[in-house]
Amino acid sequence: MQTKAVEDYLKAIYEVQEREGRVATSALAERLQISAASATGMIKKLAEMGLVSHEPYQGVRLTEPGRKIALEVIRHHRLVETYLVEAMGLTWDKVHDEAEKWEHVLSEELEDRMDEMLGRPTHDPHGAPIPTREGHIPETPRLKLSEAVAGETVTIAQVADDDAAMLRYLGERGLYPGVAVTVTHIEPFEGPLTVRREDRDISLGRPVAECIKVRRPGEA
Amino acid sequence: MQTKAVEDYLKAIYEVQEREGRVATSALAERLQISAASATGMIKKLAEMGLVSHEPYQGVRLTEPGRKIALEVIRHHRLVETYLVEAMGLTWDKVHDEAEKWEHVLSEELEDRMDEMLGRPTHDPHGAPIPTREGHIPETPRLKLSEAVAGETVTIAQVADDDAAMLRYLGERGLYPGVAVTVTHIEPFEGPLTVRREDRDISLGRPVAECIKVRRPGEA
DNA sequence: AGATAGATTTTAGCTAGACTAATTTTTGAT
DNA sequence: ATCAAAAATTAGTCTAGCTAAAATCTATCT
Repeated sequence: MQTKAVEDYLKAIYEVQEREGRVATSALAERLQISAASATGMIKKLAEMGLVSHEPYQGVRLTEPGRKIALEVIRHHRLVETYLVEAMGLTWDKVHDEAEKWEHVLSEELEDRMDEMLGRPTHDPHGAPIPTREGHIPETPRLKLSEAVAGETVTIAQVADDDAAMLRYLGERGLYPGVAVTVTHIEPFEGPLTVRREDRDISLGRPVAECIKVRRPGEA
Repeated sequence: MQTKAVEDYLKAIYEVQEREGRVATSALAERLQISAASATGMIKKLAEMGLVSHEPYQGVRLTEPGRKIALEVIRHHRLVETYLVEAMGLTWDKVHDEAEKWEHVLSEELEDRMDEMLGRPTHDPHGAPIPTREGHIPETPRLKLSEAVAGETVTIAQVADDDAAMLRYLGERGLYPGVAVTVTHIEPFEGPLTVRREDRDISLGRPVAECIKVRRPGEA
């Protein structure tokens, strides 16, 4: 059986793997807000099911079947987010929590119907790529806004979808995927940075800038 | 906590109560496809939570809070069914299974958005009334098609939503809520009956006729 | 190499929700 | 009124999750 819990774990493992390369038990537990013991227990079961490989004390990796399932759940999540914004008119700060629940109950048929109604979108409202049904997801070069250098102009590609307050904050300032900004100043030592968008300067704290992925001119 | 299981039990209790008046433990177990012992166990918990009252050996009844929750779940179910048909173009035989899953994950906000998009519908695609948010549901006189007498003309009010094959069967013959039919013949002894719709005679087995609720001329 | 901090795993025990088998209560038929 | 059948309950078990606390391993620093 493929329970909600299994799906949540695989999704979380995929996301941690993307972000940090290695997936430590503790990182997974932190991510899922559960104890490390629970994580270890489930990791064992996932390994028995052949969905992850696990070297004790060395962390965990998705197998190909596990990756397939993770990407399917992520596809559901991002399609639902897109649907809620495009077809139902919700604001982008509210759709993550809904999608967390819907992703587990979406049939393949309805998934396809949504996809079709939306015109086979490639990205969700936060700029995250939507995996194909076959489990393909584009590899595109991205850097964090906080890694940009002063003076360069970059285009916002993606923002974190799970912090509603931050999404409202960004929305109020017109910082959406597709918007170009020029980095006018960066404070050293984890300090804030300033970007210019259409003649207005906007100061952003470092943690916010960490949540924004951008692309350089000419990049896909 | 209000789990999926609790919601499913309350909904089932409500539906059995509607159909049969008394809710026997065995009827509930049958309805939910679980053992009678499991039903007894959960009934105890529901009673502790104050959602049902339980006289051992006498069956179970929803309390007012329990009824409120049951009607909320049913409202979700029927709104989702309506949404899937009206807004997403699914056929009426496919929506029950989806709604069984969605009813448990629908937020109040999204419920209201759906309701609004659909123009505050009062009935779902199968003709079942949609409870209001306050837990109100209309009391309307209905009889089973199998209880009609030969010669009378009745209007189809509602059909069972949980048998996909039967819904396709009825759909193919144009038997939807709102359609008027004349009962031309009824076989005794649980036999089939014949209805006439727009100059065509349609023969229906007794079990099918049991699943169709009709209203007499002049009734709401 | 040894010490030790931090990560990981193990152990023990809890809860929800299901099950079977055995028992008790109610009902219905003679 | 009795007694068998049906219905409901109790008792005990199972699995999937979880937590907290204890034990163990790894890696790093001197």
